[in-house]
Amino acid sequence: MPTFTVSQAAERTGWSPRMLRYLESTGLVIPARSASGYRRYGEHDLELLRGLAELRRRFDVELDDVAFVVRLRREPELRDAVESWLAGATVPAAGAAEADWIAWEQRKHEQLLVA
Amino acid sequence: MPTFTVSQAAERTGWSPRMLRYLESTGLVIPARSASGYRRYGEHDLELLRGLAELRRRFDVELDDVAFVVRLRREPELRDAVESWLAGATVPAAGAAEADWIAWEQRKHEQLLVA
DNA sequence: TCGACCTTGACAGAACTATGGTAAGGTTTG
DNA sequence: CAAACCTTACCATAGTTCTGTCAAGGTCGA
Repeated sequence: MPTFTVSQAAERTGWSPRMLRYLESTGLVIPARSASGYRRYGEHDLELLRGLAELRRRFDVELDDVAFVVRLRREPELRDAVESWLAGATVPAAGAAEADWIAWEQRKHEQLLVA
Repeated sequence: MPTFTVSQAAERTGWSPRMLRYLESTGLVIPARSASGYRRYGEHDLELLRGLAELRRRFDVELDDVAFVVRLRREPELRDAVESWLAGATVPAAGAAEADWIAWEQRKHEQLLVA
């Protein structure tokens, strides 16, 4: 299986060599190392790197965000805590309590018209 | 059911009023509104706020991180994309490819001793 | 009606992210 | 052996997050 140096991986993924080192430091994509310490990116790493770029492009996702999901995967205790918090944070989805909010919005609107 | 103003909610949760407004702006905890536009925090909101503070305290989680998980919940397309990326990002967990990494670390260590 | 709340909006600063550069030195390869 | 890589470790900068404070004005309760 062929492997690639940091510059070769950069060429093939659109990231800069600098960013590949940064991504490693954040724990997102960690290449293997040669015996002398050179980074060796495999095809799988290249796929990860391309996917990461794609996520940012299509969804405007921060590296930080992805890093956190990775962290959730690695820390089950944290994942449980977040999940149980989420369970309480029900998406509002047009409930009944919206009644006076609407009244307020209407008022605001009227005031805008007055101003 | 009793509700609380922003200051009362702040007292009861340890957040500052300023932060409660900020949290609303990020979409994390959105209180109801009175007819005149005042924020009305219910017991449920207080629980969310306390839970959020707890997450930060215990796990050193950023608000951003939680906001992203909420976003995942709301955007299934994004969640699928992230999840399929994650599926490729297997946790390394002491695999066989570590062999020459270890060799490199040892070398590094020897060199430190030499220096 | 008056004081103590509330609203939004703005400015501000410390800390961090994302990205680039540069420097000093080791490795690979023709 | 020399050129072209690689390594780590810094410095720098634009943008964002988090948090406070202040100002101008609306609301509420005694």
